[in-house]
Amino acid sequence: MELSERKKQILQAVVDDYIKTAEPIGSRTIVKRHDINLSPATIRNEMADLEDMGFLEKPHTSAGRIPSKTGYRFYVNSLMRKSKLSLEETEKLRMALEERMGEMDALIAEASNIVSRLTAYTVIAAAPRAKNLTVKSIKLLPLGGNNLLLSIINSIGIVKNAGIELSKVPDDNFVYAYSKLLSETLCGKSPHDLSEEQLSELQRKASDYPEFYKKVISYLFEWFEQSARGGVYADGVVNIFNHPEYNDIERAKKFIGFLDDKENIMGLLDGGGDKLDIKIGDENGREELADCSVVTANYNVGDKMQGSIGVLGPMRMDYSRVISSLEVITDRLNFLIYKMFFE
Amino acid sequence: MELSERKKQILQAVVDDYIKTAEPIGSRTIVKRHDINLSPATIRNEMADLEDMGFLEKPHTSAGRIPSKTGYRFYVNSLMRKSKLSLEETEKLRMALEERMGEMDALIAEASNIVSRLTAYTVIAAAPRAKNLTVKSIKLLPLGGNNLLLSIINSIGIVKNAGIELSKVPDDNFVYAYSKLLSETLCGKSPHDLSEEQLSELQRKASDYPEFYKKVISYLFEWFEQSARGGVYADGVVNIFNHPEYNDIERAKKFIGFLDDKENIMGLLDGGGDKLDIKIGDENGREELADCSVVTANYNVGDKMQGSIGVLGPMRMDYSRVISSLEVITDRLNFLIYKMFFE
DNA sequence: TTTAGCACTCATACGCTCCGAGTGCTAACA
DNA sequence: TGTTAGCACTCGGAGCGTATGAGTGCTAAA
Repeated sequence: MELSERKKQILQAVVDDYIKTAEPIGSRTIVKRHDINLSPATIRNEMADLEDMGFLEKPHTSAGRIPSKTGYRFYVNSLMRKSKLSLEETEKLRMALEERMGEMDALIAEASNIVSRLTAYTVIAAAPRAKNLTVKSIKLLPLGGNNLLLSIINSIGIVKNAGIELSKVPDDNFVYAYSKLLSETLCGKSPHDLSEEQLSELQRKASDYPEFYKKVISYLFEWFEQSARGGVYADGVVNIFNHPEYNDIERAKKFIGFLDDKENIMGLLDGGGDKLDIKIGDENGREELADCSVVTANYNVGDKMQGSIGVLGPMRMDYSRVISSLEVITDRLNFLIYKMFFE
Repeated sequence: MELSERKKQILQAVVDDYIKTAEPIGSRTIVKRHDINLSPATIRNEMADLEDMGFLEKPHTSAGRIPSKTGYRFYVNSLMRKSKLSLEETEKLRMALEERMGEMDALIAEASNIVSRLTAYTVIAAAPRAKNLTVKSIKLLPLGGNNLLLSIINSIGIVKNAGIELSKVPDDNFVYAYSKLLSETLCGKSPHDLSEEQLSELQRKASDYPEFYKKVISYLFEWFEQSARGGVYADGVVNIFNHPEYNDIERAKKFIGFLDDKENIMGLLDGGGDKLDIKIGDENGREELADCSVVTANYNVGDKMQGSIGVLGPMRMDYSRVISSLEVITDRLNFLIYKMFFE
């Protein structure tokens, strides 16, 4: 599927204009706005081709064209000119961020806020959370009475001691033995790495004490979940109203409703690979966000933890500006967090 | 301003119905829905009186009546029947909350979530923050090179050590002397309690080292601000769309925009006195929320810290249900947090 | 004091027409 | 063969007048 130079030029014109105006682009508009030495009729022919090829679509017969999902994708992959933030903007960003040094939460909240003001879209972010968290040490201690102490240390050194109350506590020898078993099975692994067999082995060994098994294991899983996930932020939610496609209450409602659930935000941010990730339209896999695009980027704390920040906006978002904003901010976050931790 | 029994009855009917339907209530509707042995015409006369007295108003000539701000206020103060959550509801609430024990953030997030589902309004909450935080100890230590260590302990025992880098560090003797001065001036007080004179005295004494003065003092203030304010939560933001008065994009935008700024949320929650507080309409003092009501309640952690939770909804909110939900949840939070800290 | 009756008001929904931007197609042109 | 002008056609949206119905205030009778 090769596009002629001229077709590329026209596609680019349509996407650029549509990003700015949110109105379908007609053939005459293109001739007027970009200096192309062709008549509207020719543009029309080319646009009809582009439509056949799947890059453009018509909202209805007598309107102009708008980019299709494939169109945006092609634009992002091959056509887009990278924009750079102005010197003044980067300088401001640096200073604002620097002021929040020292407190991780505040730093990330500020970063979200900066990006949301810079791009005028909604920003979501997740505080650094452990990558590949494993158990370093796990111990069970009978505390006397109906109580047990479960003590876990994870690979980044966070210690958790939890008192567990049971209606019937196994005898001390069993507890010690089971503690050893847990330690052997789990050390160096995350609870989620356990195989079916290992789990049922653990259950079998404790078959005389089902309540004991249930509480210990569920606590273990729960705490790993918990400590693996940091806070979640959203900023500039109101920005969604600046885009005419969201003047529709129903859509706005879906959007806000989605963001109301922190799990959803986490899910969106979790997706991406190691660096910048662009999901156009339904590529994000959420029915509620089918006409949104999501650009996410990650930043790191050492090599053990990773945080994410992402921009959420209409499909016709200004990808180029969003991308460069995210690049600058994650650079800066990497730098500042490194300083915070290792200096 | 005494209301006859009959007027009270009619006012109550209007408020009750309007809370449910969000439609102006006409005289016939009242006769139909509440068994009152009067004709619509009589009701009309009474309603005209109530309007003259300021309890009701008309959106336009040929519509029914809706309660005015004063009408709601009277309703809340004298007419409202307290509702109770069902046994089943309280039981569920207890269980859900119990599961989040152990982590303050999760506990409060869960509480917000519960209330927002219970009432179908937007809920805002603030994690416990110190009441009347003061300085217990403050010390300055020269670290050699261009560095100083500022060490503060506040009245609830949180310690903060901050390295301060200066382009020119005063000599050690000065630092020790100034450290003593700071300690004498500040101990037992919050930085905000300092009088103008005390501040300028501090500044005068350090007049040879303006950078030193500025950094130390601003750090001190900043940290006190920071440690005095916990996280802020919002849940059920999407609920605002369930109320027909917010089918207007402009209003929804104002509402969401307001919630986008955590300072705003904090401000709303800060207002109330010691227990339950009801602000109807513009009583909350925010132009953006002039047609909203806010009900806030506080919960305590010992006697040193206080958190708040509040419900934000249209003026015609179901006050009775909101109040009882908040009562139950703050009771429960008080209990659980006490357990968390002191058991 | 209460009620029935009646004229009046006004927001809303509906149907109608008009307008303009944009298209596709055809035929002429370079 | 690629480009352009011309033209008929489509369709969404704005503007407008009318009908509808819920609700009111007033008056006069019960």
